[in-house]
Amino acid sequence: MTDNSDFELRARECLARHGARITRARCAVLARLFASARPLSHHELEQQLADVCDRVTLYRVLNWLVDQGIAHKVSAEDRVWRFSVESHADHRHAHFHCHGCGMVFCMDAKARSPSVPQGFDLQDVEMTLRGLCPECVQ
Amino acid sequence: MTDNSDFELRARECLARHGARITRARCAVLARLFASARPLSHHELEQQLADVCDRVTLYRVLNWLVDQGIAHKVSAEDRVWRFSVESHADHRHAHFHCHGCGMVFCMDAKARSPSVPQGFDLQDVEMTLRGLCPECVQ
DNA sequence: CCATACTTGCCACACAGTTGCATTTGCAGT
DNA sequence: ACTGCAAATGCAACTGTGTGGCAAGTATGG
Ligand SMILES: [Mn+2]
Ligand SMILES: [Mn+2]
Ligand SMILES: [Zn+2]
Ligand SMILES: [Zn+2]
Repeated sequence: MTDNSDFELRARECLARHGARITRARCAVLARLFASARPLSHHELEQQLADVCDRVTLYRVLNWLVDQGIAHKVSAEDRVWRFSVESHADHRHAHFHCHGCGMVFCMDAKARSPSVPQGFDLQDVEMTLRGLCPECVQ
Repeated sequence: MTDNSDFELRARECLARHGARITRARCAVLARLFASARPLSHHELEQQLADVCDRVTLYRVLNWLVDQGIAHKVSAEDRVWRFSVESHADHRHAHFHCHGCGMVFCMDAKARSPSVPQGFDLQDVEMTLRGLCPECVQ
C-alpha cells in the first residue's frame, strides 16, 4: 500500500536524513515527486499544490532539492525543467520526450560516453529521445 | 578564399535553389551561418546583424530557415536555441555544450538509436555532452 | 517559551520568444 | 520599366518560464 500519506512519510524521513527543516511546502513537493513514475514539470506540480504554496516557493523548493542532491532535473526542448527523485547515482539513462502530450519518461537505455576531441573536458552526457508515447500513438 | 562576400553568394544561391525570396535579412543571416563552424544563438547573431534587421525578423528568418530544411536548430540546457546550416542529412551527431563560455560545438560522435519499450514511437535522438571546451579548460 | 536563522509570500523584474497589424519590398506579369 | 500584390519586415505589446528583493512568518535548538 503506497497511499498518499506513505509518500508524505517518506518525504519527511528524507528531509530529516538531510538535516533539513521540515516544512509544509517541502513535504508536499517531495511527496508528489515520490509518487510520480516520471519527471514532473513546475506547471504540473503547481496544479496539484496550488493550495500548499505559491509558485515562487515551488521554484525555490525544487531548486533546493536539486542543490541538496535529493532531486535531479531533466531539460527538454520546450524550455521547461522536469524534476524527479530517482536515485542520482543511476540517472544517466535516456529520457523520452513525447511531443504529443509533452510528458517526459525515464528510459532504461543508458547514454554511453562517446570520445571527444583532444582538449575538451567531458563531464556529463545527456541523451534525449523524441517521438510519441504509447498514449499519443493511439 | 572564403571571404564575406563568398558566404553572401552561397546564401543567395541557396535561397534561389529553394525558390525563395531573396531578402537582405535572409542573405545576411544565412551568410553568417555559412561562415560559422559552430551553431549560433539568436543573441550572437543579433550582435552581428544589429544594422541589418530587428530581432523579431531575425527570429522569423531563423524559424523559416528551419522550416525550409536549410538550417537546423540545437537545444541546450540554457534554454537557448542555436542554429546551424550543416547538411540536415548527417545532423545526428552529438553536440558539446561548454558551461564555461556557453558555446555549442558539433562533435563527430553519432548518437546511436537505443531501443525503447513497446508502444513508444521513437522519431529522433539527441545527445548532448557537457563540460569545458579547450578554451575554458585553459 | 524565546531567539534567531531559515523559509515563505508577494511584488517586480529578466530573458527568450511570439503575435497583431500597419508598412515596405521582392518579383511575376505586363 | 511599371504595376500589383503576396510575402517580408518593423514595432509594440504580449506570453511563458524563471529570479531577485524584502518584509512577514515559522521550525527548531537552547
Ligand atoms: Mn530520469
Ligand atoms: Mn551540429
Ligand atoms: Zn504523449
Ligand atoms: Zn568554453
